[in-house]
Parts: sequence; structure tokens; C-alpha cells
Amino acid sequence: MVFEHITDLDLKETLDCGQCFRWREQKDGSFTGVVRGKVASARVEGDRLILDGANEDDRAMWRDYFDLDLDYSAIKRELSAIHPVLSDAAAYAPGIRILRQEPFEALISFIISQNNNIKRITGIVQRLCESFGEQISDGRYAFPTAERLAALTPDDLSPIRAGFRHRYIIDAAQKVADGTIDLEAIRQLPYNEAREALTQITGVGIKVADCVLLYGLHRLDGFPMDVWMKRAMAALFPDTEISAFGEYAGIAQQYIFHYARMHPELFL
DNA sequence: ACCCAGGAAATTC
DNA sequence: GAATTTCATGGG
Repeated sequence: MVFEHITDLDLKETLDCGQCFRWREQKDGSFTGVVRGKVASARVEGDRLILDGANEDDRAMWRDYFDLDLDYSAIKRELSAIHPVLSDAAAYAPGIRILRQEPFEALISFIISQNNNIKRITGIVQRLCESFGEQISDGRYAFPTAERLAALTPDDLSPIRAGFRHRYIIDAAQKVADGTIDLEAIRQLPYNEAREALTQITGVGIKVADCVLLYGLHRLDGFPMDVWMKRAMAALFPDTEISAFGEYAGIAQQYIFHYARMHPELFL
């Protein structure tokens, strides 16, 4: 499958910037991942995005996932006019996009992320999929369903080695499976109400809720504040309120987060 | 041995 | 209510 006339997309920047945990770079530079139970290997050649192994019937799904209908050039112009340092951060990784991930996958992934590091999060998510996700093909697994995880006990999750987060994962899965939490309904709520609903899940506080909203429900006004972002905001934007970043604050957040992670020496 | 990691719950003050 | 401690696991 090929998408033509693609701009503002760099796969390494987008798939390896901490917003998702399911893509792996191959020796040839392509990225292989599973989205909504479908496997694909992605690469960019010039202004073409090529997805090997993707079914033509899923074209709309992949277009949606990579957010190809949003004009990131225009958004970057808008954000760059707000603050010169934000302009620099956007220029540092101009091919970042905010993926439209599956909401439940984002919810579980960012529950796992708490008090953890990205390398270890990636390993836990992989073991979760291999242990409890449906096998799609040789060595490829879908993200587990809420129903499957809801039926487990914390001990059942011991092979993924997520420690104290096991009971959080199960509580989230149970609330999604039984309808207590309706992620698609939350997508439509005003921001603070959506946050309020998500934090009813044990193990979901404001930061994880903000990640679910931004990465899983594509609420681009979300602005997750983790330890990296707190340091980056203090060092780079000491006099800037988040509200100054406007309706695309979440995209600004991703530029800043990635810039900070690539320049840890700025905060020593 | 100690500290930290894309935090949040439990406990204590 | 605000501040502190605890929670698994793994790497530096």
C-alpha cells in the first residue's frame, strides 16, 4: 500500500518518540508494527509512505492511524510563532506526528508507563501482547482485548513483570469490559470531564489520563506533564503557561518532550 | 548499597 | 488537605 504526497512524516521520529511502544526498527531501516490487529512494515521514500503487508481494504484505517489528513505544516507555523524555543524544538524533529492509537492500548500502555522507563515499558507491553494477545502470524500478536485481561488475576500477569501495576491493568480492563468506562464516549467529553472519567480507574491519575487523551483519543489540547516535561518547561519555558500553546498544545508537548529526551545534558 | 524511571495510591502529619 | 512513603522491576 502506498500513500502519495506525504509531508511532515518521519517514521523514526514518530514511532520512537515515546508515544507508542509496538513498532520495531528493522535492519533495513523500515518499521514493523501491529495496529488494530493488522501487521505492516512501514517506510518513507521521498513523499511516499509505503506499507508493506497492509491490506488495501484497510487503507482508511492506516490513513487515520498516521493522521495523514491533518496539516502539520500549518500547525508548525502556528506553534513556531508562539515561542522561538518551540520553533526550535519543532524544527529539531519536523516529522513527528501524533498517532491515532487504539484507546484501550494507550490506556494500558500508559498505566504501565508510571514510575518506569521507556525501554522497560516497551518490554512489558511486548510480553503482554505475546502472553495474552491473539496471534496474527508467526511471532506477531494483537494487543490483548479488555475482555481477555479483565478475566485475569494479578498473578496471571506475573510473566509480564510489571509489578505493582498488575492490579491497575486488571481494574482498567474490567471497567472497559463491563462498560463502566466507555472510551469512545469519553472522546466526546469536555477535557476536564474526560480526565475526571479516566481517573476513576485505579492507577490512572492526571498524567496518565492526559496521555490516554492525547495518544489514544487524539485530544490535541492534552499536555501530559511527566518528569521530563517538568524539567524541560522549567529550563526552556520558565515564563510560559501551557495555555499559551493553544489548541495544539499536545503536538507542542511532543516536540518538547522529544527535544528534551535527546538533550538530557540541558538539565544537569 | 544507592538512585532513578513518561506516577499514583496509601499513609502520615 | 498537604507532604511523605510505598509500590515491583531493572539498569546505571
